[in-house]
Amino acid sequence: MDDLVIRLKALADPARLSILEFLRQPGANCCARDDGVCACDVEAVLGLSQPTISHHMKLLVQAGFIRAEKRGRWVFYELDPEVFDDVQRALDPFKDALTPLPIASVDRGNHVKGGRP
Amino acid sequence: MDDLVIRLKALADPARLSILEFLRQPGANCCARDDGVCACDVEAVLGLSQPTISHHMKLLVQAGFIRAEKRGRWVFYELDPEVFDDVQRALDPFKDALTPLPIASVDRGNHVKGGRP
DNA sequence: TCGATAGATTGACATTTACCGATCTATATT
DNA sequence: AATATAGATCGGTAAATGTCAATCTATCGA
Repeated sequence: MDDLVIRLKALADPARLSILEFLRQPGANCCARDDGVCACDVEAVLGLSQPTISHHMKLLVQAGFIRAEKRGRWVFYELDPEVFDDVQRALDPFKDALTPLPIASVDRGNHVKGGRP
Repeated sequence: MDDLVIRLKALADPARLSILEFLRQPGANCCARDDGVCACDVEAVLGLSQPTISHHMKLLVQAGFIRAEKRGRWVFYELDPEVFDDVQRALDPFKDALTPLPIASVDRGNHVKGGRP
């Protein structure tokens, strides 16, 4: 599957958006500290089971939104801003696209069946 | 569900991305004309059934990425650049977020069980 | 070395989603 | 009015997805 689709799918989930938001501002939560966020922190905040969190983290890592670093028994995560920028840029072309609907349309009869109104 | 999630879900599908791309540059395809793109055009390009196209168009309209205008028997579509910008802006906060992983970490014992490595 | 713990993996289940055929609705043409 | 067509809706199916309990793996501490 296309990289962009993988990334958009990774973003298109409430739990994963919450995870990213938490990784962005871990200080706003009780269990977070300034030396990184481990999976157990995410688990405590999200209120989902450990396997579910592990699953979500895996998708986010695969999509490239976060990096994982194992330290002893723990895995610490951090955002990777780069890929967010990639997704943003992928949407750029749609912003200046002008496919205006004209006031009146003319039938040029390109269709095999039926005519234009 | 959250608006952002609805929009990201709408984007996170190959068929719908193709539809948006086609709406952006309909001139690149044989059946498109400069006075708009109708659902039958999309159907011909995507190679999916009419109900499936109708389904995708509905999701894209609901998400706000495209506008639909009925003209006679046809429904014409055009991109709505606004919402793409909204999605882009939603990702902005993640780009300047710095959650650095320090070289060395210190155990401050916030966890009930276990110590930090 | 042994017990405890963080996280990954597996298997199962429920929900969602993409897709199609059949049908319905609205509109245009004759 | 009758026929044809564009698109929406309905019903069903197969695949993908989110979730959890149970288990496995690796690492730490005693």
